[in-house]
Amino acid sequence: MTERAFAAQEPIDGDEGAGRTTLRESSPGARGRVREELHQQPDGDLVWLASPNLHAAAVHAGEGRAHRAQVQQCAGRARRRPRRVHRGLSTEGRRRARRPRQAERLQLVASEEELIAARRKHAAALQETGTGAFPNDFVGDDSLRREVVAIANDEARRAALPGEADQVAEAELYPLYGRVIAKRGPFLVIQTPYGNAQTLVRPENLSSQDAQQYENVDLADHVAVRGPLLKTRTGALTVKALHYQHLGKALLPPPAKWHGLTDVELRYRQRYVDLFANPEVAEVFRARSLIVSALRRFLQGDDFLEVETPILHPLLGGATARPFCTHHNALDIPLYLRVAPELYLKRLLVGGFDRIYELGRMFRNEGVSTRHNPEFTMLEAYMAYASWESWIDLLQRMLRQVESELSESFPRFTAMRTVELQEPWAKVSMREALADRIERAGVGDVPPTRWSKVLSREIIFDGAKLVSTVEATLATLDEPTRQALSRHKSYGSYIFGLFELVVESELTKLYRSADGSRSVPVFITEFPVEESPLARKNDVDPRWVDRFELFVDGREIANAFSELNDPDDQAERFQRQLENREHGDEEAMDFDHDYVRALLHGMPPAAGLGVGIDRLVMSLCGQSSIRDVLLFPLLKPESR
RNA sequence: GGGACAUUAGCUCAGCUGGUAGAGCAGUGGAUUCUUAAUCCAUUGGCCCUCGGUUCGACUCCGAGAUGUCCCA
Repeated sequence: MTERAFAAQEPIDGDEGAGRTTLRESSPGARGRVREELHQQPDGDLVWLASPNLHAAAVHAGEGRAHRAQVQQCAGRARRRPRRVHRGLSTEGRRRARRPRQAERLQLVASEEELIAARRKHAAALQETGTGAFPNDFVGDDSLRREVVAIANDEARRAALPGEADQVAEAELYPLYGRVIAKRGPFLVIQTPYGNAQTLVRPENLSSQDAQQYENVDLADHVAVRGPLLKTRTGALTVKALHYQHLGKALLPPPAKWHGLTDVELRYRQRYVDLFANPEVAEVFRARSLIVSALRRFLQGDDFLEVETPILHPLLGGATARPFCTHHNALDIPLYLRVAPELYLKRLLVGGFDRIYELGRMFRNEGVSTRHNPEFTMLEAYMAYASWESWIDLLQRMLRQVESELSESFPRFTAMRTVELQEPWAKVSMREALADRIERAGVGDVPPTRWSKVLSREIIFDGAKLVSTVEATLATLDEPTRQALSRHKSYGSYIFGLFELVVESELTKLYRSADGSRSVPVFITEFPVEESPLARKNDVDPRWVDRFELFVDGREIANAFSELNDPDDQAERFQRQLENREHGDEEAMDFDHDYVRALLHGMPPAAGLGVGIDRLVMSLCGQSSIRDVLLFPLLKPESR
């Protein structure tokens, strides 16, 4: 992998094909491989220099075991792109070669420059009115503005407004301010966080200074008006502007008013435009905020204490995932961005906090997809003197509570939802779900599967039969499927593999609401011990752990289990993780001696819960991509 | 990692079997000033993603790459 990445760096397109920077790795030495980079000297000679990246720094920094482990974790994945070298060009030539790229970075082409020039001209004219293009002497009255927008969107209250002819001289003046999103005849439509409202601006009603400012308004500017509320001929509310004030100039033109911004990439890259150009997008993020605060309210109401634990971790633990690596300069130690807060939160159980939760950002060094972003938000909660089953009830109450609060404030999303939370939820063991799926293959819209020919309920529930059946079938599978299925080569892990392979995607079809119109959430129980290094084994059948995952909308939303508080068992499982790492598992955890010591001091019996907030928001708001619930999803940097 | 699709004016999009680049909105100038995507007249604005190739000639065909979206793993 690493070698291939480097080998691919062959010919580099320097100008005239002459100059190039490339990379090589020295032969493996006592302290691991050192990466080197080919540098061009001022005299034109090329020399190999140690690459100043994290890998090299880490090799330099220490000798410890954990350290080398991190070097292995982190190295080799950072593919360095060689820099372009403008060789054979004069200084002036190099400068010229670079210039167009700078222009492109700002994405300015001639026509856009003209649009900006027009707006700059208006900005300069505003300067002459004495207020300037970017004044900062305006203080809003948000409750009055809110009132105006509320009346504008309330038919009965609108109807009670006077028309222009019936207007009384001493009528109360209302403020309206925000972004101008449309100009229609003498009307400006103003966008506010609560909705839009319009103002009627006639220069003859304004002082000459105000009128002059109005002359220089552009779409997307921020402005304020003040005046009496009127009903227009068509029954709409309008603020008849007696005072007009420019508040802020938009030098870039906004997207087309009718279509908004639809280019998906631009929407994510320039979310600030997306949010004001596409109000339904902004609504998702208001809903997200409500969901998060409703979760907090619920947990606080149930006596959970919100805590904050480190994001910078010296050891990898709490979940099996590839980490992001970083480095602390003063201490000169490597650190990971956390993949889970679990081990810290459970230390707090030892410390005597019986009900705690943390709502925060996790970082996993994995690819991006419609369901994955490298940083995402997770709720983790721990409850002492409780078992995994305690969470089944609590989680249902919590999500139903959140759902009804959301429906109240954002009814639009209720209709967009494909999941029904208020009806009874399904609860099946992983084996049961697999048997269900096999038996219902080809029935209704559950698709047929090749596995229904070789598997049956009887085989699924018989360990020996299942193992021999799967192993007999492995040879007929394609390579990636075979690998995914046979990671641990045991009954439990085959069940897990089959579940992921054939059941997970069908959950929404297998478990439906009473009238069949929506899916219901599904608790999947009985996870194999091999897949759960931190969960407590079942007392009756130690092949399984006391754990469930909740699937909402077919997406894994929550995960809960009875916590392992036997320090010896925990130490053994850490040991097994190290063995997995030896066998190439890049997601395996570190051995956390301090955590074992904490358990040696005695952790109360407890159960923990993790909830993926982004996915929860996706389900509750009917959004199909995680990027639509993240304000700033990770994208490749703009290069042009 | 694999596949499909996309990339043309600031935005939203047309552009046929290869022949010098089009519209709406936005902008500019003017008219109008109770409009609901305001309207009417005139008008400015393009490295057609990049680099190669085929061709007398490429937005169009071929190859490679970049970025993105969706699907699969």
